[in-house]
Amino acid sequence: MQDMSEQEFLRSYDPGRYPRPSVTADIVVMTLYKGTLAVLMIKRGGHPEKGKWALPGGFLQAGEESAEQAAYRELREETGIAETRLRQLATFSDPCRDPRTHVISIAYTALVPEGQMPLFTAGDDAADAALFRIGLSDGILTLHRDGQTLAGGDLAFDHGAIITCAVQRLRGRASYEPDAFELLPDDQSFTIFQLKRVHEAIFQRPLDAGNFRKWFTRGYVKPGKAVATGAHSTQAGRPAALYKLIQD
Amino acid sequence: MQDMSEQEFLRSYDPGRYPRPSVTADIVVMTLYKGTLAVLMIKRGGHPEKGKWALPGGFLQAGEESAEQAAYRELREETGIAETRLRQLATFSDPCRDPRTHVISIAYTALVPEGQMPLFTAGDDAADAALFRIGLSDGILTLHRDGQTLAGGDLAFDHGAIITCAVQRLRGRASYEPDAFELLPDDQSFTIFQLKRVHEAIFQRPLDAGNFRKWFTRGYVKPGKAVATGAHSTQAGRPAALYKLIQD
DNA sequence: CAAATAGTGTCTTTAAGACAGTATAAC
DNA sequence: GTTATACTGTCTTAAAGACACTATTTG
Repeated sequence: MQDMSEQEFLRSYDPGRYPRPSVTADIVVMTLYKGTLAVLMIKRGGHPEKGKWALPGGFLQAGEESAEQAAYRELREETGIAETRLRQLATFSDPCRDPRTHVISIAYTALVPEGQMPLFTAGDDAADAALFRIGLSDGILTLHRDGQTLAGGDLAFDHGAIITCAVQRLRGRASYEPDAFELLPDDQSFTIFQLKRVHEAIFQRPLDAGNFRKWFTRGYVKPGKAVATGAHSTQAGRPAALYKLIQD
Repeated sequence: MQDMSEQEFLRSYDPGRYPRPSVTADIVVMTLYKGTLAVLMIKRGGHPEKGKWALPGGFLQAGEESAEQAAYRELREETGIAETRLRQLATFSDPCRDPRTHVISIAYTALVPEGQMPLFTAGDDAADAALFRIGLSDGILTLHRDGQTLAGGDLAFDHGAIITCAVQRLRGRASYEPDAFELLPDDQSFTIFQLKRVHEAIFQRPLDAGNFRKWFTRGYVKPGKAVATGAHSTQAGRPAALYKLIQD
């Protein structure tokens, strides 16, 4: 054994010697829906947790892809979303979180621009897909759609905890990273107040218009991360200057 | 198939239908060594990557334990460290990161108080264990011990990237979370300048004594997160007030 | 005494929040 | 006109950094 070369070792290596867990990539897809932060959930059509709402995601193809690649693939297959940026959130590995066997979930977040969420049903594992508005205060997560409110038992696996984690991360990042711009309908043409509404949805509290303008000007316009296009919006009220985000 | 109950489904579920990756928990154990931030590495005694330096860690026992439990277990088995707090860092899942098979690493960080790192060799997989001082600027990681400097090829797997990630996270957190206190020799009896030296090691730059004192007083003493014990240190120079951290 | 560490205070800049007030559009 | 949104400015407070200065110990 000790005298083997690395090549000999690898030829004789048996990856099945130890029991291995299954690994999934799950994605918390968030968008703005009617002015509030919402998450995409898929109603499970098969066992386990049949009939409960779950995050999009699926099993990683071992040896073929990374968890991030699996997340992109599952997102495309289950929701049609292809043009988005995934960020790794955290990994959930409690051996009892899935009743089938030990299933580890590597969770990602995705932000979809307001109004650009494709809401068709797809995938043989998905009977239904829907956006649920997110409420999170004092660590208590609530999900609702129309009159319906999801209780703890309506959510599959530990996906409620994953969503909570994702919203907290988004709130933490939005103050100092340009994540919120990904929720704008168009980050190449937006007004300061559109951006303010996005931040209000993320933090679930009203922001002062003048102070928000200062924050945006200081942090984005002055350092050249965003510039006024010269065009103006035409809506109710005085026309607003349109800005575009500069891609790095 | 469609008419099965969940119990029937679970009885018939075969977890071996799809290939699964192996999963390890690896731990970036950091401490202060001679005034600089250092990381605990173990020289691999067996294939693969034999002779290279690797992070402590090992395979998760599927179905038996979470990744965090595996990290605690491996840390205790390989280094004897039992009393520490692990924080999940990130998951590394490139299918080629390990030459054996697809091995996913769920990485954790641990902070060990200065002078309390047990440095005996242990474990049948570990031929040697050592502390390497960390240098990280402009995203370039350097590890050195005495005269020795580790080059990229001396590190096993992608453990260099994991360490880089851990140091960046520690630097990001140290300004607003009490992580640095875990590196003090004793968080129940320390001087402000001991804490300053810890922060200087983390950020690898000198800090202003007066300003640091203000930062500590504002952020910890005033809100009651740390209190003066009344005792004073006796060393070279004027005796310094000793503080203790209030455990939440 | 020098050297070393401990501790205070001052000045400036920057950021954020509360809030008043003016500007320009649709109706 | 009202309503709605756009935009500017003022005041206060807090935090951070540069830096000068004083205090108390050892040797």
